[in-house]
Amino acid sequence: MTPMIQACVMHFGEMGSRWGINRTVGQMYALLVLSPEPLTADQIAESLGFSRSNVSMGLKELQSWELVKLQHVPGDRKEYYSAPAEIWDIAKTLMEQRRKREIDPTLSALRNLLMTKPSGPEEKYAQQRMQEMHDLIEMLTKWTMEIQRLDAARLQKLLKLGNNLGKVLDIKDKLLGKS
Amino acid sequence: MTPMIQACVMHFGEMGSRWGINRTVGQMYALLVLSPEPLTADQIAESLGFSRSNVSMGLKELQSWELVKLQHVPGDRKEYYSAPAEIWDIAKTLMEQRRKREIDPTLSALRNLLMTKPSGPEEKYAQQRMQEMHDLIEMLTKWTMEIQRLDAARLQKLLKLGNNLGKVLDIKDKLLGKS
DNA sequence: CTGTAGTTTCAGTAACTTCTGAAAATACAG
DNA sequence: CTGTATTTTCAGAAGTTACTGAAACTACAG
Repeated sequence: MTPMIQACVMHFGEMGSRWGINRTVGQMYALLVLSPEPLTADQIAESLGFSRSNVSMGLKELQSWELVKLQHVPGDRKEYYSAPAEIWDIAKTLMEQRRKREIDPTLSALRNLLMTKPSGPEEKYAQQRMQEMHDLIEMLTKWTMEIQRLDAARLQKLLKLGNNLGKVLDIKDKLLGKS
Repeated sequence: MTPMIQACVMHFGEMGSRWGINRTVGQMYALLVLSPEPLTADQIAESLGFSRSNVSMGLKELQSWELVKLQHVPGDRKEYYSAPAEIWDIAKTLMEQRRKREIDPTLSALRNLLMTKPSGPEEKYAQQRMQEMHDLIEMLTKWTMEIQRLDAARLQKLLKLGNNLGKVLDIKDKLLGKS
């Protein structure tokens, strides 16, 4: 592993551990993303200096997030792993999985709590707050779902638009002004 | 603490721990958000059954995230803590702090790595991927910064717009079509 | 069916994080 | 300044998560 790749792998390991993601899983995934060729579990273990079993567990985790593809090379018994070719596809999968695991349960918990009748002014106030949280989370979620619908090509256009992003939102503002 | 509030507090404790946030800190903050009145550290410790020192550390953490306000009641030596009155303000602070702590360092790490000359085809490929990551993260960050600029009243309008969100994005699409 | 290359599982240990109680520090009333 | 109410710090205990090596399992070539 070259120093440049190493540096990137280490950074994403660190960052991963600030999220819920295990540091070593973060490193493994960065390695896969930066590698032009699929890698075997042994190659990953070797490159990163982890035990073979740790890599096996990490890959299982990544598979449960649907972030890696498993492929077999004909005439070779080993299993090869790779990340999607499009970074945008990776980001979409991450958003979707996080939504499933964190946002959806929270929204449904909030909805449940909002169904029950408040026992007094204390709960009434709490319910108001819960309602605000629910509505906000729901709205932000809808936004990200809309963004997720864009394919890589569309996104490319948005990227090039760059700083003119403000203009898009100004137009949106005008629309809102009317309503 | 009523059962409804308890349930919500517990849920956010769980959810917090899936993010990088300490479970007990998550619970403390949920309690503060749901409470109409500011609370003292002792009240929090009492309600949640944590040690006083644990609460002290948790509040320090929350202060470092700028998520709580500290206030003094005249004629009372105790310190009272409260969450912002607007949920949207809380969300904006969260977004901003996460950006500072996670996104900005990643962007600058990627920029650094993109400055260095690739040592071979392996690094050349890796740099392509890093460039894609960088551009994508930068774009998504810009979007969230634009959204953050909205004040609570503006957001209220967006909330009411609800499912018509699609229309806003359709208009954006037309704009993109021209470019 | 047997042997071998490869993968997964899992119990135990290492490493890390959280939480506590005791002590120190702070702040202020009298 | 003294005493008391309050908050903070911190060393270590308790709890949790990550990692490993050994063993079990799987798949397949011969």
